[in-house]
Amino acid sequence: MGDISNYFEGVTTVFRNKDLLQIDHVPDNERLIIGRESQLNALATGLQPAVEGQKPNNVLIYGKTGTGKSLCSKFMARQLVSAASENDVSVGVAYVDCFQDSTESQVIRSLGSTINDQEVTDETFPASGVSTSECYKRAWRVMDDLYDVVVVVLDELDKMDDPNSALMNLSRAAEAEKIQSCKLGIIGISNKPRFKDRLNERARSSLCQRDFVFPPYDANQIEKILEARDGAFKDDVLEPGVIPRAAALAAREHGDARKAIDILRTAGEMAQEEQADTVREGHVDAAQVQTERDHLIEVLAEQPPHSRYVLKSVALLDQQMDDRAVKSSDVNQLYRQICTEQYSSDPLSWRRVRDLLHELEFLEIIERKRKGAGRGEGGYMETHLLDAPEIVIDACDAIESDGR
DNA sequence: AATCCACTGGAAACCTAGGGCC
DNA sequence: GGCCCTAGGTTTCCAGTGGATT
Repeated sequence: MGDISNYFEGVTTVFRNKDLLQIDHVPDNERLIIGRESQLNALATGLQPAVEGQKPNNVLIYGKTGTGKSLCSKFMARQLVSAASENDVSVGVAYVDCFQDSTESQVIRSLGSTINDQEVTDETFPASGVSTSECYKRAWRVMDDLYDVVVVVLDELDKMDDPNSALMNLSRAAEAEKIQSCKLGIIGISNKPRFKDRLNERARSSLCQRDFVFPPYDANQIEKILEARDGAFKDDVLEPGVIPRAAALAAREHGDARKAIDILRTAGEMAQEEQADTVREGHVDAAQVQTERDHLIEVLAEQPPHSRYVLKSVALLDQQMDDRAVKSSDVNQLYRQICTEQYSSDPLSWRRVRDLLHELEFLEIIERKRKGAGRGEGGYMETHLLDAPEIVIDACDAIESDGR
C-alpha cells in the first residue's frame, strides 16, 4: 500500500459517529427516545398479540413532521421482531413510504418486495407488466409461506392518491380468506389529523381500532434529543451554546426534531469544512439557512423541469409585486415567456400549468387561496410563496446548472 | 338578489416507454 | 410475437365558482 491516503490525512474531523445524526437512524435503546413513553406504550399494546402469533391491532398515528412517528414505529417493529422470535414466531415488517409510492399498485409492490425472499418463494414483484390484483395474490402467498405475522407500516399515508382501496384490501385480507395462516397488522401514519375524513366507513373502522397523537416536541425535549445524540461528535467539540441554539431554532417551527438534527449535522459539516476545531453558534445559524435551501433543492430536483419554471415565475412575480397578490394567469404569462426566452422549450398548456401549481401547493412550497374578482372579472387563485423568493429562485437555478 | 366572467379543477382520453406472460 | 399490464406526462372539453357590481 503506497501513500494513496494523503487526501485524508491532516483533515481534522469533528465527528466521531456521524450515523447518529442521519434522519433515518433508529436508536437501539429506548432511553434514547425522548418524551414518547406513552406513545411507545400505546404502540406496544397494539402490537402485543403478535408476540404470541396472534393478529396485532391496526393502529393509526397522527402528528406533524419530526414528532417521532416513524422513529417510534420502526423502533417498536424491531422490538417486536426480536420478542416474537423468542417464541418461535416469525414476524415480517414492511415499511412503505406512501409519499414515494403513492398509488395502490406501487404500495403493494413495494410491500411485497420488502417482505419477499425470492430464493424461497420464487415470487417477483416487477414494477410493471403485472396487474395490481396479481401482485396482491403474490403478496398473500409470500406472507403465508414466510411469516406467522406481518406488520405493514404505511408512512405518510395521507399522501396516497386513494388510500381507501389499499387499506380495505389489506385489512380485509384475512376475512376474505386471501391469506390462510399469516396474520396481518397495519400501522398507518399520517401528518394530517383530518385524514380520517378521507376514509370510507370500512377503511376507517378497520384502521382506527386504536389511534393516537404524537404532539410536537418543546424546546426542552429537542435539547434532550440532541444531547442524546452528541456521541456523533468527538468530546468537547460542541461549544456550550450550540445545542440550545439548534433546539431553539427548530422549536420555533412546530417542534420538528428532524429539522433540529438536520441543523446540528449541517453545522458540524460546516465547521469541518472550514477546519474548525469546534462547532460554534455561528455555524448553527448558517446551517439553518443551508438546510432550508437544501430541503428545497431536494424536493424540487424530483419535480419535472417545467414545474420549476412555473415556480420560478411565481417567485419572480412575488418579488416584483411587493405585497400585491400573484394571480395564476399572470404566472402563466411569465412562465410562457421564460420558457421560450430562457429555456427555449415549448411551454405547456394552461391546464397543465394549473396542475403544476396544484402540486407545488401540495408540496408545501406555495400556498393558494381562491378569490372572486367581481362582476365581469371572474374568479382567480391567489398564490403565495412559503419561503423567501430569493431562496426559491436560487434553488431553481442551482438545479438547472447542476443538472448537466 | 341577480348577474357575469375569467378562472378553476374534474374527467376522459392520448401518447410514450417499459415490461411480463404464454 | 401478440396480448396484456402500469406509469407519467400531457391535452381537450366543460360544468362549476366567487363575489364585486348592477
